[in-house]
Formats: sequence, structure tokens, C-alpha cells
Amino acid sequence: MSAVLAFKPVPRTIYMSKAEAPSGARKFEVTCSSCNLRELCLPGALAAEDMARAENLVYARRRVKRGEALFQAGAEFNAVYAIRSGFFKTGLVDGEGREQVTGFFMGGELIGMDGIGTGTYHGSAIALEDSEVCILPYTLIEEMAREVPALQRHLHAVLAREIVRDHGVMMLLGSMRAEERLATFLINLSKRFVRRGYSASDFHLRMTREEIGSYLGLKLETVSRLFSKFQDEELIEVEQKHVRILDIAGLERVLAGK
Amino acid sequence: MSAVLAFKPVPRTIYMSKAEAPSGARKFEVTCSSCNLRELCLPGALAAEDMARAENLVYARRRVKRGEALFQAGAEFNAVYAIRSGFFKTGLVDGEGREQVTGFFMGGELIGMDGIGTGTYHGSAIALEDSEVCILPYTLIEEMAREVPALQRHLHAVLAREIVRDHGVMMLLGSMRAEERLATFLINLSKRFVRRGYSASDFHLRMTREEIGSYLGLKLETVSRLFSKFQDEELIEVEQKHVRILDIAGLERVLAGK
DNA sequence: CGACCTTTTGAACGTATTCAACCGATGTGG
DNA sequence: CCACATCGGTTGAATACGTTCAAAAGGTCG
Repeated sequence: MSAVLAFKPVPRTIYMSKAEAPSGARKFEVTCSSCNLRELCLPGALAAEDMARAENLVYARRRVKRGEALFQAGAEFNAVYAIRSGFFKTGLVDGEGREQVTGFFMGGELIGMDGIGTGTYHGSAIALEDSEVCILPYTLIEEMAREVPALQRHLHAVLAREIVRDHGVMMLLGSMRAEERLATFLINLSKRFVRRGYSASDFHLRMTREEIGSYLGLKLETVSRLFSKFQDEELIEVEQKHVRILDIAGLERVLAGK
Repeated sequence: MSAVLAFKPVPRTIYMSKAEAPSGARKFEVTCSSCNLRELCLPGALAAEDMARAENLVYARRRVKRGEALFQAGAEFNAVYAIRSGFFKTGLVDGEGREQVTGFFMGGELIGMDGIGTGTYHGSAIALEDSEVCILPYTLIEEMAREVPALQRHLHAVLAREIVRDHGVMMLLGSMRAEERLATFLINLSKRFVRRGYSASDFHLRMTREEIGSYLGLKLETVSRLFSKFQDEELIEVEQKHVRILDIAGLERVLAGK
């Protein structure tokens, strides 16, 4: 359908991990314990001793330029990725060509878990800005999860958290009206930015109206109209991709059905 | 909102596992290796020697009567359940009282994984007919996953499969029209019944139109109308909860946008 | 600077919802 | 065991919400 979402396989240069992370440099660069996203990430929430071992999970890093795929649906699965910086969307295309954005992901969040079990990624992940990810090879994760119970537990928690997140999206898509969906989306983004030390009320949308629409089960025109409406109601200020939330309580009131 | 979906906490008798499975009897009764759902279940797909160990995963069984909750949202998490017989719906209620059915589950399928990580179940599971489940205590799963790599891998696969399933539902809710949703639903049910040795074309719906509607993001009247429409088009025959698929290819054509 | 992509807004339209009435099935208590 | 109440399902008519089609303006990038 639309090439805009770009979830379909396209020929592109694959950034080899080796290129970014020469074996010599790696050990010094890759230190989860000093990463400021440590609290949010997979190796996070581990005791100091475990953390030291968990650092070996990160095989290397990889840079992904805006518009590029970190992985494509159907590609061979062998690693999960932790976002170190940047912003991604994940999504899939079905047999009839329908596209669906399944999520937006930022620093400290893990993507690629949909590949576990089948050996191929089920969906695609595309960078919405120049990004960098830590590569966590699945065989390493498996191994270490056996040896470090805290990591095992944490891994399960991360997988379960994704399931819970998905159920939230189902609620959004299945039971909310358009306004409620967009309000939920903005509140959710705001919360996630805050946890990362950014402003709760003032941020830059990395995705297009079409991508927001796909995620929320709406058309891009509807998303645009709703932004204008929220602006008229003085809940937010929008100028292109820049959003400023003026009245969080007001947005929450939208959720409560006015 | 509606008491119909019954996802809200209600006082009810909890069936104690001990009552169903006196410690003496248990060992003889609970044998995954002879269970006919073994292929689909968690201990499934393990080599004979691993299977013997994995059987210890099943702490006990529990019967759940139609209409009863296997677990409620917010209840303390300590086990995952494998459905041995019967039929369940899972769902949740948000802060505003919106209800969303997140899935329907049948023999051999696992539910309750949304409780991993947080210590409490995120959603509820309610039996749509008298059912029996195997109780897999999470601490046991953790332990054995460390010792039996095949089980570890299988567990991850089950969790990932749930994520993939959820993404499919997002696609359904976000990108499909009402007819396409119902056709997808029927085709999916049909496939799952076949794998369990039931007819692909002739089955009994355990859920109400309202529950189907909630799952598909539609109102019950719309679901009812669509059933009638499909019947008029000679794709199916419906009489109350009994469905007979007359033209699977026709249903698949509905998905393809006619 | 020019081509293309993204966003906005209007007007007409269509799909699914809402409200309402009715029927049949199911289950309970007298 | 039947009567009656309740629940689940169907269908019609009016309505509403979000979509579609269209045009134009504003950004962005090579």
C-alpha cells in the first residue's frame, strides 16, 4: 500500500556490528553499569556482581540511520536489541498488504523479542531517527539466564511486560474512541519521556501522523484533526512535530469520557 | 458497565488445588506424557527424558466451573495455567470501566503469563464452560527452565508466541473492517479446533456475541448482523452458538477485501 | 531552488453504533 | 413441572463518528 511506512523488505546496506565495534574497543565502550539507561534495560535491576556478568550480554553495538530497518519481518532471528539512543517503530504487514504499527520504542526499551521461538522476526523495526542499539545475542541470553537467576527473572518480566503492553493497546483499539486513543497516546509518551529525564510536557514527535494513525487504528486526517481539536481546547499546543502539553489533567479527562 | 463480561472482582469460592489433587493421587493422575494435548502444551515437544522431569511442573489440577474466574486481575500471581479441558476468555477492565476481551483459549493453551514480573495478574481469566487446568507454579518453571534448556527455550517460545498473537490482534483491530475481523476470527477458531481433532467446519461457540464483539472491537449488534450477512452469502450457517462453515475459501476472500 | 513529503482543512459519504422492539432460549422458584 | 423472569440474539431505523476524496499550504531534503 503505502511505501511511507516502509515495513516491506527493501534492499539496504546492513551495518555489520563488527564495523562499529572493533573487538579491541568493545570491552571499554560497552559498560551497562555506566549506562544511564541501566535502570530500564535488560541488564538493569541486577545486583553489582550480577551486573558485571550481564555486561557480557552485549555483544556489540550497531548504528541505524533514520529510515533504516534494524530488522525486517521474516529475517533470521538471532538477537534482541536494547535501544541505547534514538527512536524506533515496530510493525508488520499481513498477507493482504495491510500495515500495522505495533509500537514506538525509545532508549532503554527492548525490541526483537517477537523472533524468539520461531527463528525469524515476526515484524520489522525501523529507526525514526538516527539510533544506536546494543546487540544481545539470544544464545547468550539463554545461557546467562540459566546461570544468573536474577537475569532469568528479569528476562521473563520483560517478555511479560510486552504482553501487558500489547493488552493495553488492544484495550485502546478495541474500546476507545478516537479522542481517547490520542489522549492515551500522548499521556503514555509523556510518561516515558519523563522517566528518561526529558520534559513531560514538551517533546518532539519522531513519527508522522500516518504512523500515529496506524498505531491508533485511525487515518492520518483524523489524527491531524484531533491535534487541532486538542489545540482549540487548549489541552496542547502543536506545531508540526513539536508538541507541548498544556493541560495533562484535561487530557486525562478526555479518557474519562469527558 | 456490564456485569455480563464479569471481569470485575466478585466474591467467589476458590477451588483449592489440594482438594482436587490429594497428594497421594496426584502422581498417578498428572502425566503429561500421556496427555493428548502434550504436543501443544508447555512440557510438550520435549525429548522423553526431559518430559519425565517436566511432568513435575504440574503441581496439581484445578476445576473451574462455567462463569467462574480462574484468576482475577490484581490477584497474587504464582502460577501459570495450562488448559486441560474447557474454554476460557481473558480480559481486563481499565480505570474508566472499559472492558476488553483480550483472548479466547482452549485445551493445550497457556494463560496467566501476564502475571510474570509484577507479582499480580494483569487481567482476568474466566471459564466459558466447565474446565480443568494444570497448575504450573512459576517458581517451579523458573527452576526447571534453568536445568532443562529445552524447556527454557520452549517457555520463551510460548511467551513470544503470545506476543506475536497479540500483534495479530492489533492488526485485526487497527487495520481491518468489521467483516474482515469476524472472518479472521472464524478462520482462526476453525484452525485451532482442527489441531485438537475437532471439526474444522462445525463447532460450538462458547462465547456470547457481546464477548466476540468486545474481542473484535465491535458492538454485539454488529456481530449479530455480520453472522446473518455471512449466512445470507452462504459462507456459514449459524443457529445460536452453533456455527457451520460452508465456504472457507469464501471467508478467506472476505479478508482479501472481497 | 525545486521536487516531494507531510500536514491541514473542508465537504460528502459510509460504516458501525445507538436506541428500540421483539423473540427465543434458559434457568429458577413456586 | 410449569410460569415467569432473565439473558442472549436478531432486526430495523436514525444517528454519529471517522473515512474518503480533494485541494492547498507548509516543511524538508537533495
